[in-house]
Amino acid sequence: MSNNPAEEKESKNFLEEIIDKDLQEGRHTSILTRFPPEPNGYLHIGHAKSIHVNFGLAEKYKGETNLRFDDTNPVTESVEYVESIKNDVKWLGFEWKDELYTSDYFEQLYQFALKLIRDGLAYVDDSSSEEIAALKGTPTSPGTNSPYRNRTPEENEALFNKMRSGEFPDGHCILRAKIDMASPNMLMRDPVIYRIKHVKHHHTGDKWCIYPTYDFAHGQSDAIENITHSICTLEFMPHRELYNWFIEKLEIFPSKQYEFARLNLSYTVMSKRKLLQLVDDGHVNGWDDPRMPTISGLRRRGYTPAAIREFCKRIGVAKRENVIDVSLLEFCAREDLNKHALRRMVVLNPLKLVITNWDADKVELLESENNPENPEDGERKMPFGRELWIEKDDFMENAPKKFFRLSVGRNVRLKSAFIITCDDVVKNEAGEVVEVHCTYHPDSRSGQDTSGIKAKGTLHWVSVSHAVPVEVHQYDRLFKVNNPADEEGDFKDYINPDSLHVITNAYAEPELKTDAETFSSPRHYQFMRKGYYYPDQTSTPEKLVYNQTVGLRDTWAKMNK
RNA sequence: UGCCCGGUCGUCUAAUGGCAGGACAGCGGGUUUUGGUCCCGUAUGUGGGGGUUCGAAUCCUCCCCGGGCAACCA
Repeated sequence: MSNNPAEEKESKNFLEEIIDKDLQEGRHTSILTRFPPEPNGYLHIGHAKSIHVNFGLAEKYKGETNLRFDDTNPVTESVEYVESIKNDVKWLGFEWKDELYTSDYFEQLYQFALKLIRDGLAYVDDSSSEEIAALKGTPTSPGTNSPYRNRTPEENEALFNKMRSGEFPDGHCILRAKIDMASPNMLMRDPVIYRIKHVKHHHTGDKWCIYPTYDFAHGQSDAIENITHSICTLEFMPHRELYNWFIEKLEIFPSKQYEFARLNLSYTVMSKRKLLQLVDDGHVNGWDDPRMPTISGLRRRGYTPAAIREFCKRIGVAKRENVIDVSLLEFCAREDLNKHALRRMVVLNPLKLVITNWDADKVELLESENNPENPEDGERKMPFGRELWIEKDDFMENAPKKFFRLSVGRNVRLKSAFIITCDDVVKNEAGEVVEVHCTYHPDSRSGQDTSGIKAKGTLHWVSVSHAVPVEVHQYDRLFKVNNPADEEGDFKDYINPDSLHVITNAYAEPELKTDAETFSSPRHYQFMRKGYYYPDQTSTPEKLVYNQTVGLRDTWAKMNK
């Protein structure tokens, strides 16, 4: 607890201020929000922000949140997406009040349309979409009234009923709201509210052949559910006027729409359309490719719900456009994983090390902590022998002074084992070092070191005769530029060709295989001195495959840039 | 060039007429059997002009810059 009052002053985002005011002034006694995805794609980290805003606000104010599938366009939607969305929201750790579908309100929405028609506020227009577009005007010039604008309510009702009963083919006519063709807001120029689509709907089947548009469905659905705060992204701002118009004319619950800036993340893209292209064109291996900013991709890569939620909390909510540095996401992953990941030793780029004063057939089991951040995780035993694998990077000929690792004549500590001194190397015909020869100091045993020898560096290692071969997938950013959507030309031109690096000949300590055989569900790991890793969904005890979630901070690599 | 929205460290985000603060990134140092973690320190910001005021990031005004708006998408 802080005893400094200044530190306890909590700062609120603009939505919290609105809710505070609404509660204070008695406009509402509790709040109800909704998360309204269209089931036409997988959820991404941008949706996580929206989920966090909607569910988070409700949690904070002891309200609730509905999960509502905004399924007014059956052409692009499917149950597959419905299921993946439910799964992702649950995985992130949020619980919705009701699982709802805009399509559940189709009959009610139809009645709303009828009311508008009878009140002279909607009409059936037989114009083609080209004609409608032509009469719409432009942002700088007013539109022109449709020749069908003055049909009588009776005529309109009869035609609308025929639309519903399937007497017209797709595109034959539409229902429009009758507002103002000269409005400076293009959306108020008699917007289309119902269109004919003879398409089977994933939730309502063949019941309907006319479907409401977003504008005619969203606000009314909010009103039907008594949503107090309908929170959406900035691009819907111009829709607010229309949203309010329908609620006013239909005299229904006055839900209010508020807009915040969507999340953009550096070095990736965040639109479903672009993500779909990456999948369809084979630039990635599906929606859950670990390089994708989708929830399923992040999950497969080893990000945790806690890390993603913390990220959403840290980025805040405001109305200015933003591009969040992906390093913040990575920070949140490391922060969470550091506390929970089991430490294991895995050599990614092996170089053989021989301890010349260790008997060839002698093996000792050395204990090493599973997680120094959490002693309750205990220890495991690692076999130590005469021949070990170490990282190629951990040896250098003619090493500079700042190099704290192995070089002829220098000492290092082998983590949880002994201090060794490098005596000699073996080279191949090309002059490359293929073997490093060292002597170990018996009195430097980990935990009971009486040698007095100083070692500046500590290396991870794996016993050659006990090593388990594993496959490791290393990832880099998917794009070469900070904001691909901002660049000239096709965003796909900026894809990083080296975003995936598959290592097939890495060696792991045997405990990792034991884990795979024992644990009922995958665990998060830190491969010591390398990074955080998570078993890929294709991994089996016979063929172990790990995805790099995020690397450890590496100040040595930074120094060498 | 019509209407709407926005502009605070490199990137986000606070400060709601009263000392421009925090986080990530950066830089420097300490601890360390992970060049990790942890700890300490440090540089960097109110788009510009004018006005109101004892006092302006905050209010007014003009300008500049960025974004959105002409799907039977959401």
